[in-house]
Amino acid sequence: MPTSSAQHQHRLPQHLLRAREAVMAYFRPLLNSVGLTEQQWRILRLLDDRGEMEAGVIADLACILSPSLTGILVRMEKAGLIHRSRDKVDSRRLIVSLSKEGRQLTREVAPLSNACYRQIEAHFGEEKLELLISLLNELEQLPAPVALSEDKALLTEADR
Amino acid sequence: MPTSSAQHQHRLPQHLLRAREAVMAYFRPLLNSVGLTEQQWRILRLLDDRGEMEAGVIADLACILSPSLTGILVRMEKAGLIHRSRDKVDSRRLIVSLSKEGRQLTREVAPLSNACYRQIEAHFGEEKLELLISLLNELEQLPAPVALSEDKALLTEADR
DNA sequence: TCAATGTGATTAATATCTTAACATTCTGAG
DNA sequence: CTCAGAATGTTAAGATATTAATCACATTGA
Repeated sequence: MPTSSAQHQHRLPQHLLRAREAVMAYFRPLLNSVGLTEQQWRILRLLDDRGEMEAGVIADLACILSPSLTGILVRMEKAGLIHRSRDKVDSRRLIVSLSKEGRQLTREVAPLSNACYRQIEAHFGEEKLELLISLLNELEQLPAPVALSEDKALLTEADR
Repeated sequence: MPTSSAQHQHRLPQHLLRAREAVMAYFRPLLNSVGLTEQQWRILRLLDDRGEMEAGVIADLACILSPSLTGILVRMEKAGLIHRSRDKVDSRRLIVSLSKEGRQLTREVAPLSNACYRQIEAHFGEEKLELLISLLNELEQLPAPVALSEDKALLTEADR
């Protein structure tokens, strides 16, 4: 019989995943109804908020790895939501900007998205939500982990 | 210029995503080193903790949609980690159980996984982590959202 | 008993994730 | 100037996510 006390703590990634599922359930119907994926919506908001930007920056801010981003941006351009162009100075860099249609769609959907958020806020409580977000913010700042092979002496007796 | 105060709050899904990324960075190297995916590891732990169970239960607990689960379980069986069989009484149900090799691997990896968790705990603080997890737990309990079409009057002036 | 309905899993099609390998383009030391 | 190494995207290949449709079996009710 496993040591259930130790097991309990082990669910941080799971909890983050499940919490995100619960939240996304509020947004998904809206995004589906306008034919956007989660990732596309994240990118649209970024571009509307901050203006045109490089692909690499989008990848960082939207938490999308570049191999995924490549395809996503191609499809978004094909759908008429964005424009893609190369930086004149450094042609490695890909500049992404919102198209007129993309901007219009974003501004149509944003208030509906906000309304979804308000529902969550109403259920969960405004203060608690702020507390949660600030904790998440801190968690995001975790230092990069030490390489596994470099330190195998991390095992505690309690872990065994 | 967008109303940045409203925008800020809108990042709950983003924060959950980024926080999860930060955390998974600690576990990924370990899982890669033993050739397991995140999903496979979640399933192994479930089975080791609770014993054999139906596919549907796994889907719920591990946050994996059944179409994905079908393939994952096939691959895990092919890898010799689990056994799949049909319920004698109700042959619609798929019973999944840990194989000897699967159990052994799970118990080899678990302490290493625990060690990763301790690192996170050490950086973030034990109390804060517990607080965070309890908040996440609550968030997971959010009621299912009201259907979009049924109530379009959710829009607040502030959202526009 | 049988048709209607419901449930659990799978298939299909498309999108995204993940790791590794490449291709280009820049940059800087020599 | 130039060539090795770094930075930025892209391809490739396999695994998972997502939605819709379907299959097989169960259950219910007339």
